[in-house]
Amino acid sequence: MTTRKSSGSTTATPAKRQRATSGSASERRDHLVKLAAEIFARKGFQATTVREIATEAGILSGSLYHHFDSKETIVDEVLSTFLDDLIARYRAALESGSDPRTVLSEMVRIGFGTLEPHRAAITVMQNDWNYLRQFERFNYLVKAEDEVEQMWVTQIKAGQAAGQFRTDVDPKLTYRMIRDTIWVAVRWFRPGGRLNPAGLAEHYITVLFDGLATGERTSQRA
Amino acid sequence: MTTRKSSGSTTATPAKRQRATSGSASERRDHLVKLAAEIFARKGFQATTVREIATEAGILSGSLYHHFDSKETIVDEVLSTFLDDLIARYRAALESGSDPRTVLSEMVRIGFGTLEPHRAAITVMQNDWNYLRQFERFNYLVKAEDEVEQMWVTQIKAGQAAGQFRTDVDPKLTYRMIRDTIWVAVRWFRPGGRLNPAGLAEHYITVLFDGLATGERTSQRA
DNA sequence: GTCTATACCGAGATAGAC
DNA sequence: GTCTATCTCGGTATAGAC
Repeated sequence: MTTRKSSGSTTATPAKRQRATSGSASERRDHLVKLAAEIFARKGFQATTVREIATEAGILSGSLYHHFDSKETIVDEVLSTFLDDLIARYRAALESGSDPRTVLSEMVRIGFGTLEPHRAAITVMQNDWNYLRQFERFNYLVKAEDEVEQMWVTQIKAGQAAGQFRTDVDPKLTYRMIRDTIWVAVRWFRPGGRLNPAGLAEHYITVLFDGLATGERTSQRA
Repeated sequence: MTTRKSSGSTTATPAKRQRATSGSASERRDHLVKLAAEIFARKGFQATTVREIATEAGILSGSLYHHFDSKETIVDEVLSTFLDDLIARYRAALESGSDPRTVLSEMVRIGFGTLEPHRAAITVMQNDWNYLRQFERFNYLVKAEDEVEQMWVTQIKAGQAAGQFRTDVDPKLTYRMIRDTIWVAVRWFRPGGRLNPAGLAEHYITVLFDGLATGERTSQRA
């Protein structure tokens, strides 16, 4: 049994513990996780059977349990891999020390930028979050969410204090709307489509900061 | 067997056929649908068992099948009830003959306005759409989605033609982002919270049309 | 590391009495 | 309109041979 179990850690998400144990065994495991992620994204976590995952991997369902001790463990790895990467990127953006508007733009770009490499994980998170959060082992999802929220809200407030952003909007509410707009895009975003992630990001940044209306501001309430 | 089956119709969604057949039998059925909707929203469609629905209704699972011929039929009724109402409201807004910006604002208000009365249905649609769309019987979901998209995109294009909206944004993409922002709000929206649906709508309309930035436009690309 | 075989359970649904 | 009883299926997971 090569199975790695979920456990606490000092970072925001618990997974990828023992990831240092590389080699071909680890690559095999990673391959299975990626494969499963695609099926989870396509059919939903609960509708995906371990038999299905095994079949697509060219083995039988019993053999999957040599690598993972449960279906939950697989999806756990899918989600935590994504969150680890996302949070690391956000931290880097925050450490640039740029002004709030610049940092916020960069965070928007980071978000849309994950659509391609983490499409499956984001889809699973969007569709199955509500179900998975019921289980203790996925408590870290909420923790990671809180940490990310703090990063965004802090920047929005800083931008308001610096006079870059209008002060008649609610920081937390604004963050939620930005967040939702980015991640939900995974539902219709298709790699190779009319717009790439970078194009989506610039489009959204334009509307977010300057608005859809032409000409003068209709309500400069600030 | 009082069960009503799904069938085609001239409107966008098929359900609520025979809804005229009112009386206490129909009320009982409606009550069961509303009850089921809440559980679907809380636990997800697949994770909800017919036993659970029956228990919360104070009956046994076998008795449920006197009212519905399958679990799918129940969720079908949940979703089509919502879509029928939504599309009817949109149509009314379009028929007002107002300018695009006014109509679009009204459509945003309509969207947020459904959060409270249709919270459960919207939650189910957000979380289980991907799963349900696999089945033929839910093809009408996609049809309804297309009809709604047409309504929005037409208004956005009209606004651009009239000079109300900037022309350097993509109408379809802009629609998707607006749509996503509205519906995903059910994930965190709680009736009785800090902001009511009307407040959310006005907040969003402000940012959507005028942007988050203060002062002059940074990029008036149009 | 994969296979065969199977245990075990809980799901949706049905039949017929009341 | 509800209950009792039960069928059937397909899911996750396990044990041990190879």
